[in-house]
Order: sequence, then structure tokens, then C-alpha cells
Amino acid sequence: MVAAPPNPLHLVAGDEESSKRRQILDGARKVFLELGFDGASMGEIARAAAVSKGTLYVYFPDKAGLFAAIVEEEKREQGKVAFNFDPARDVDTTLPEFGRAYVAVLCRPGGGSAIRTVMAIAERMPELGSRFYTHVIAHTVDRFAAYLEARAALGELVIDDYQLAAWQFMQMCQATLFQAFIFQANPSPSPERIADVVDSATRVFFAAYRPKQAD
Amino acid sequence: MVAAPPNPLHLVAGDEESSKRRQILDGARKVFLELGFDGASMGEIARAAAVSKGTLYVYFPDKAGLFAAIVEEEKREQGKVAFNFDPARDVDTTLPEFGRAYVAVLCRPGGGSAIRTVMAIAERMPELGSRFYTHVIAHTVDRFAAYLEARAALGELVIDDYQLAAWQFMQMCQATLFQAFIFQANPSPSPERIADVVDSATRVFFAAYRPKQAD
Amino acid sequence: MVAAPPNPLHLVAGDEESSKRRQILDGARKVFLELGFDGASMGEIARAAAVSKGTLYVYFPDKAGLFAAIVEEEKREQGKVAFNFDPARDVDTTLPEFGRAYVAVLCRPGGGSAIRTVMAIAERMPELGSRFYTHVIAHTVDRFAAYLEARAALGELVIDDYQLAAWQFMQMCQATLFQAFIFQANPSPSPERIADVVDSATRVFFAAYRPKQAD
Amino acid sequence: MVAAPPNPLHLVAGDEESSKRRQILDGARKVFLELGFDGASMGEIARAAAVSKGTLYVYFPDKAGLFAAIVEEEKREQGKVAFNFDPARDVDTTLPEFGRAYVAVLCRPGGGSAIRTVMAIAERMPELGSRFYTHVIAHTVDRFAAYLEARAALGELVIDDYQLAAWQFMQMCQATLFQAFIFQANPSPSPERIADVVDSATRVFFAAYRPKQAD
DNA sequence: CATGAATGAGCATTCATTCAT
DNA sequence: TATGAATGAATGCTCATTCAT
Repeated sequence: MVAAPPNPLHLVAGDEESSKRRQILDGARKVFLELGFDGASMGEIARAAAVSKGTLYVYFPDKAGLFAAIVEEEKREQGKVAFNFDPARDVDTTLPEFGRAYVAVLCRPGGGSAIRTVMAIAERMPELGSRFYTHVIAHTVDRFAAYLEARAALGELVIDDYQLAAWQFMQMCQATLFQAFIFQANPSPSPERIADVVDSATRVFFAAYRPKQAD
Repeated sequence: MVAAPPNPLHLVAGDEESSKRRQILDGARKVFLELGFDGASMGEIARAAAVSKGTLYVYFPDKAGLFAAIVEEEKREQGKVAFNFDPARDVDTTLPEFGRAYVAVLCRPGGGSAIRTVMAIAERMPELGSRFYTHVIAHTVDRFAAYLEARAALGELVIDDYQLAAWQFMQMCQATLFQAFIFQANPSPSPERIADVVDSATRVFFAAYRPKQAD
Repeated sequence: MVAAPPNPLHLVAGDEESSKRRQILDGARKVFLELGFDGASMGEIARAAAVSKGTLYVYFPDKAGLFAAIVEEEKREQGKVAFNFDPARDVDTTLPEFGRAYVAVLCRPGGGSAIRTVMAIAERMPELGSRFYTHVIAHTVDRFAAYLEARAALGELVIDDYQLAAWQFMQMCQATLFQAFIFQANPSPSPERIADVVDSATRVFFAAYRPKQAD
Repeated sequence: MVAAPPNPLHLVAGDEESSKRRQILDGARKVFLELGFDGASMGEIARAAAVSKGTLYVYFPDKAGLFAAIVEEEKREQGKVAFNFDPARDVDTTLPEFGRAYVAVLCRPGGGSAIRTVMAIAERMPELGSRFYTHVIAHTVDRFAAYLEARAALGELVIDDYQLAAWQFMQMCQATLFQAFIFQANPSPSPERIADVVDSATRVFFAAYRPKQAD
């Protein structure tokens, strides 16, 4: 269903990332994330990728296909961010560390763009939005929830709904930061500011979910 | 920044809302929120507003100007949403009620549109995004924080950072709901689902911020 | 189903042939008949019509729509060619006169173009080709056949299949002329040449369909 | 005008029909006749010929050159269609047989294509159209005219203009059939229908050109 | 010789904007 | 003031052609 990309003989098998394709993805990524799907033009993308407009269509079926490839890649990229959910580590270490890393990723300079861009188009490309959400966001929630469950099994936490608790922590970590960032009201927050917010989130979380006697 | 609207002599000064202007704003609102800034066309807007394309340019300097006016109005409109922050009401009543109303607004069917639309354009129109954020989101946080401070003064709560606490509650209320909704992964949540999430948020909030002996 | 053409107020009702629309049709006719549907470009048409490319789309929905309008008009135009089939006139007058007029129309300089152009596209736009055939060609055959029948009723002719006989005469009139003309092997034939061919066709026709004793 | 084909040393001189060239001609023929000159793309042709696009340009200078080669070949091919004009056969056998075969070729399903395709391009490539006409159509007329002359010499027919008479017969054989077919108004006619039309044409022809006493 | 990746000019079409009325 | 016809630049996309390998 997907057009086979050119597979020049001088490339060894499996080297599907011909430099042209890479070039295009990189250029397109920049332009799409900066201007959004509608705002980006294939001409601009070609210029940014330093290839001809025609070449774009050798590697991708159309604008939407190129966009989907970018989102797919972004999805893979973001899904790869490996938060440390080693169940052997205690919650006092894991939660603040995860919270900081998580918010840093969300609010990294020029990095909210992917989320914003996908969110923007989600109404017209629901499948794409939904899959991005599932792989990038829900996936992290799931892993975090699993960690919480593991620690609860050790008696460190008392939680009835792990999914919800995971979400609550992650949402609190963004408090004051992410929305201001994505609306361009504030720039990327400093690590110190992140630390403060995450620490507070952690305290609230423990207040609710740590057994009293352990306090 | 906004073009002076026509001010026909038969209208008293100050009656800037000529019915044509209203018509245009209403039509444009619908189209912009449905299709986004780039997706909307002046022709479609003219049709939706039942005026000629030319008339659009009598009242607004250009597409961006019309869009800005819509956002401005949306800002005013959403800022008006009157959550009940009467400082006389106790937290057990106010928090769940506010939380439910807040999430219902965020996730109302077809209603994430304004947030999504503004967010989408924020990279290219940062000023606009920033102002929307400030008036719509930050404004609600401020009023909620003021309420919390009022109740804290009565000894009902113990909070060091009211802004942050307000944010934390509001963020927790969205847990599992808003992001899934805006990415089109889930439809608008049911009132029951909202109630569950908000109740949980409330419990966590109280666990952290309600004085122990009051428990 | 057809987009309403602009109907400027300064034109009286019924004056649907705004000069711009006429201009476009004239320019498009020239370009389409010269280059064929695929060979013609909207840019060339716009230039030939001395309007902007955008204006083309104000009056016609797309290239195919403009082409169909041209063919429709050509159909009407060619259908209007009024051969004299007055049943009161005898066959010795009517047949040669009709034959000459018919071939002159078929082979008029620059005039085979419409037939050629429609024929060329008939494979991809069968409906259009079929309708052109019906209105332009079959229509004339029908009227001619009716004339023959009228004269046969007077005993001037003896024919079993009027349609076929009409076709036979018309086909013979084109002998050596039309195909050479349409393949650009010969230029438009001279009136003298046409007369010779038509006279011969008439003789053959009479030999077959005129009662012996009337010879 | 035609580019010299590659002439590899291992092929004896004169073996210009390298299999690649054959492949290309076959593929191109299919595509050109189906889609017309403008409708056909070199990419499609390459695919149909199972060669690379580059190879097309090894054997032919450009699209027009390849098209000309196809038409040239079609010309040769159609010129070869061997109607039986054995002067020893009498007209009662030869005419109906030839008429049927001729119309069957003209109207064979998917077979008007060559005629249509060449006719379509004749305005822009007059030389090509003219040559096709001469070789394919005029050639058959010539041979048929020669046959008529031979039979006239035997006293079987009395004809003053053999060319014209040949044309008249051939034109009558197409009556009601070919034009309807090429305009897509009717499908390929059945053999029975062809036989009826050809028989009638034969009768008319004999009525005009067979000596009276032989009737 | 044969390839197919790469090109850039050209295509049909859309749309924000202008302006005579 | 309000119109809507007209524009022309820009868009997404195709395709004949070239050329390094």
C-alpha cells in the first residue's frame, strides 16, 4: 500500500534510510513542526530539504503521506525516551526523577512542536492523532502505572486506580509549565522551576498514596 | 491593530457592533474553529456569514486580523464562564463542582476547538497565543487560587503556593480525559466519568492540603 | 448541478452571456479545437481569452466543465445548421444541394476540428461523445430519412430502410473528402470537387432507389 | 528522424529489432492507443514495456519520436491486412466479403483506437496523420479500385471513376456503424448487423455500377 | 547498454485580496 | 456601505527528460 521507496543498488540491503529520504524527513520535520500541516508548503519543504519538489514525490505519495511519516518517526522517537521505571528503585528516587525528565521532554525548546502540530491536525486526521496519543502519551502512562503497581505490591504505596494515579502525577508535574509553554506564554522552563513543580507534585502524590504509617 | 469599523451616522457613537460585523464574527468563528486558521478560507467565511467577500475587508484588515478578532472575542467569552468561587462556600462543595464544570467545558463536544485552534497557531502568532492563555486559562487559575487563599484563611486548607495548588487540582481533574479528547483518541467523556476523575482529584488534593486534624 | 455563473446586476436579466463568459468560451474553443483536451492548458486558454486563470474558474467548475460547455455549444451550433428538407421539394434538387452543404460543413476549414476533438476524447468521455454524435450527426440523418420517406410516399423513391439509405447517401458524399481532410492529408476540398463527388453519390443513390420506370 | 538504435557488436548488422526495442514498441503501442498521445505518460509506457524509463530514451529520441514509431508500425501492420482482392474472383463474392472484413477491422472492439489516436493528433502532427491516411486508408482504396478496374475489364462492371467508386462502397459499408462506434454512441456492431449493412451497400453499388443486362 | 534517482518546468486549481460600481 | 467579479501568486502534484553509475 505504501509506495516502495527507491532502493538504489549501491546501498546495501536494509539501508532503507537513503540519504535523500533522510534529508527530506529532516527538512520536512523542521517545516511541518514550525508551520503546521496546512502552513507548510511542499515547495518550502523541498527547499529546506535541499531537494527538488519532484524528489519529494519519489519518496512519499503526497503531502499527507510525508506528514504521516514525520509523525510516525516523531512517535517512534518520543516513544523511545527511556524513563527509568526499574521496579527495584524506590518511589522517592523514581518519581522526582521521572517527573523532571518527563516535563523536560514536554517543554524542551522547540519540542512542544510535535505535540502541538499533531494536536492541531487531530480534528482532520483523527487516526493520526489517536495513534500519536496512544504511542507517545498513553504508553508512558502505562509504564508508569505498572511501576506504581510494582511498588504498591511492596507496600510502599496504596492505590486503587493505578492508571488514574499515574495520570494525576504526570498532570501535576506539568502544572503552570506545559500549557504556558505550548501557548507561547512562557519560554521553556528552567530546570530549577521544573524541579520545584515536580517536587510539589511528588509531595501531593505521596500525601494521597503513601500509607500513613510510612510517613 | 483592529481596523476601525464603519460607523454610519445613523448609529450612535459607540455602537460598534453593527449587525454586519456581528454576522461576520459569528460566521468566521464557526469556520475558524472548525477548520483552523489555514484550513479556513475567506470565501467559506463569507458564505457562513452570509455577506460578500468584499464586506469582510470593510470590517477587518485581512484574514489574520479577522482571526485575531475571533480569538479576542473567544477570550472574552471564555473568560466570562462564571465558575462559582464564592469564598463563602466550603471546599467540599466548591472543588468537585468547579472541577466538573471545568472539565466539562474543556471537553465539551466540539468545544476543544478554540483551545486547539489557538494552540495550533501559537507558534506563528505567539502574541495571540500568549494573550489567549493569559485571559482564559491563567485567569481561571487566578480566581481559583484566590478562592483557595480565602478558604485557607479560614483554616480549611494549608497551602504554601496557591497558584501551584490551583494548577495541580485543575490538572488532576483533566487526568485521562483532556489529552485523549483533544487527540481524538477518546470522545467527549460522560458526566459520570468526569465525576469519578474529579472526585479522585479532590481526594488527592485534600490529602495534601487539608489539615490533618480536619480529616 | 452547474455552478451559477456570475450575474452582475448591471446586466439585464436573461443576458447570461456576460462578455467575460463569451470571451472565455471563444478563447477556450480556439485552444481546445486546436490542441485537443489534453493538449490544451488552462493557462493557454486564459491567455487566448485574455482573462486571468482565476476567472476561468469563476465561470466554469474545472477544465472538463469548460470543455463540456464548448462541446455543448458546438453541438447547438452544428445542430442549428438548417439543411433544407422541405418535403415539397423534389429529390433532384434536394439531394445534391443537401449533399454539398453537408460536406461543406464537415470539411470547412478549421471546422473538422470539433468532430476530431470530440472523437479524440470519446474513449475517455463516452457520454460527451455519444451526445455529440446524437445531436449533431444522428439528428441530421433522422431529418434526412424523414425527407426520404416523404418523397417515397409520393412514389419518387422506393426504399425499404430509410435510415440506412440516408446514411448511405451521406457517407457517399464524403467519399475521398472527409477522411483525407480530417487526417490532414488533403486541405479543405474545393466546391467543384465537392460537387463532383456529391453528384456521383446522387447518381448511385438514384440508381438504387429510384423506381425503374421513372428513370 | 528516428534515432539509430543501438547496434551491439554481437548482433549481425541489420538486426535492428533488438528485443528491448520490440518490448518498448509493444508496451508503448498499448498505452498510446489506449490513452492517446497526451494521455500516455512515459512512466506508464516504461512500466507496460517492463523497461526503465531511461531505456526508452536509448531507443527513441523523445515521446513524439516513440509515438511516431508506433504509428509507423501501425501503418505497416494495418497496411498488411490482406483483403482478398484476387482479380479472378467475381464481384458477388468479393464485395460482400471485403465489406464485412473491412468494417469488422474498423469497428473491432478496442480497435478504432489507432484511427482515433492518429486522427486526434493530426492537427498537431499533420505529417504523421497524412502518412497514416495514405498508407492505411488510401492504400486499401487503391487496391480495391484496382480490383474493380480488373473486373470492369471483364465487363462485369461499368465504372468511370474507380477510385471514387471504391470509396463509395467502402463508405456505404460503414453507414450507421463506424461513426456511432467511434463516438462511443454504440458498441462494436454484431457480425449480423455488419452483414446487413454491407449487403445493402453491395446492392446499391451493383444497382449503379453493374451493366443493366447482367441484372 | 541499462538503470532509476533526480530534476524542474509545467499542470489544474485555490484563495486572499482589490476595486469599480 | 456593500458588492462580487476579477486577479495573480501560490499550492500540491505530474511528467518528460537527463545523467551518474
